[in-house]
Amino acid sequence: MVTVSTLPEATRAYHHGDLRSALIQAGLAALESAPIEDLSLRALAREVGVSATAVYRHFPDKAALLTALATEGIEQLGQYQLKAAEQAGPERAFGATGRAYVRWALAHPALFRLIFSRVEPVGETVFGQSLAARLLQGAASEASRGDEARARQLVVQAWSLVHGLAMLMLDGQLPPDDDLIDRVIDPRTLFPG
Amino acid sequence: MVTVSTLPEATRAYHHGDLRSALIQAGLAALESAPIEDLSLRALAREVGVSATAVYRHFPDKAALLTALATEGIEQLGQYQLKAAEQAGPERAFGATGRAYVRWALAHPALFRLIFSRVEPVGETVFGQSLAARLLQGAASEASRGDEARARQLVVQAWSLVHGLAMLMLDGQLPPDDDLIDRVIDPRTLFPG
DNA sequence: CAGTAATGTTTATGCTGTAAACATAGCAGC
DNA sequence: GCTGCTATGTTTACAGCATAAACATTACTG
Repeated sequence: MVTVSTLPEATRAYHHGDLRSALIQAGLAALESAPIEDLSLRALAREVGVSATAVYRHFPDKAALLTALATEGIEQLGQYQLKAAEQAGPERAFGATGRAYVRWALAHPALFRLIFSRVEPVGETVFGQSLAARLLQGAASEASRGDEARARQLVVQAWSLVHGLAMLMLDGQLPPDDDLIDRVIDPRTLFPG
Repeated sequence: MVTVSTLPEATRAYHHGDLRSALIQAGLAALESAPIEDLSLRALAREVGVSATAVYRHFPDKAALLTALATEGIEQLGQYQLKAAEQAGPERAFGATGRAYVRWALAHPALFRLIFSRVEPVGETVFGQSLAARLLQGAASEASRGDEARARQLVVQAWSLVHGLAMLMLDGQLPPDDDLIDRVIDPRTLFPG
């Protein structure tokens, strides 16, 4: 999808070289330090050194760019969770991926929000296809040996729990406290059945 | 706060009569059928039949109007939860308030989002002072007889669970299914410790 | 009844997303 | 190697937005 060319670095000629991925990079960078509603196409274009409407050669509209950013973000979230799961070992993987979910959200607030602010029909979400989703499925199946119905319930319960915690912390409803994450996502006080 | 005067109905004179509460009513109405980002001050002013900038006589800026709407919304949520708790009886009140939280969110998506999209410092949120918050506190204390630390943990776990479920359903990540709400917020498979 | 404060309006500025018309450059086939 | 098509830029334009400043009207208070 993203074509990387040998970029003619010096002279900013008429053609940019790889505007599409430059815009995505600029977008991700912007979201690290500003909320999603402050992200404008024009500002991004300015950042990259291109006219405001050049964006439309690569994305049909703003929503499409945001979707691209979200897709990039969900990938990073999954990778972060995977690393956490591997470090924790198979026994503690479930809790570890959950805590990683919240920590990643706190580290990338705007991008996390963006991922989950696309209101698309169920089943067509960027999250649905992601590594993060597969990790969740896997851990829940593992935790509820054989009981398929229980596994399905666990997926939704665990996801709701971590997602809610992340959101409440992002929205200033709960202190974004590392210890609090550990206390909330505590396998000993959750999901006995 | 909201002053209701004897309104001179017929002649739309120079002064509106009660523009502040008219704007709030129009705002709440708008949020019933449109997402939060489609709500503009100008549209609201048009709706009420007043110039675009008249809004600024009653609210310093758009954020202030949104805060007023959120305050109204959180009140309605609390009332809805209270009714659900009373109907369920003291034994089942905890689960009932939780399910009511999610159902109210699904019934008023934009307003629910608004309530939790104000990024204010922890402790100054509109939710913190609300009936909804007191109901949650009370139910958690009830459920964990005497154990104050356990009660605090329960508050955050239960809140995260219902908030996450509501958000994931609103964002199209999970089907907004009534049965699913019952399965997720199931006291038998949650919080044993 | 006068004057002031409250609550409107008009006008203006600079931002936004995006449509349309035009310009340039790179590449494919002769 | 020239020709022309296509991809990728730019310029210009428009409507809508939040909001500031100056001005108008009304209501209330002394």
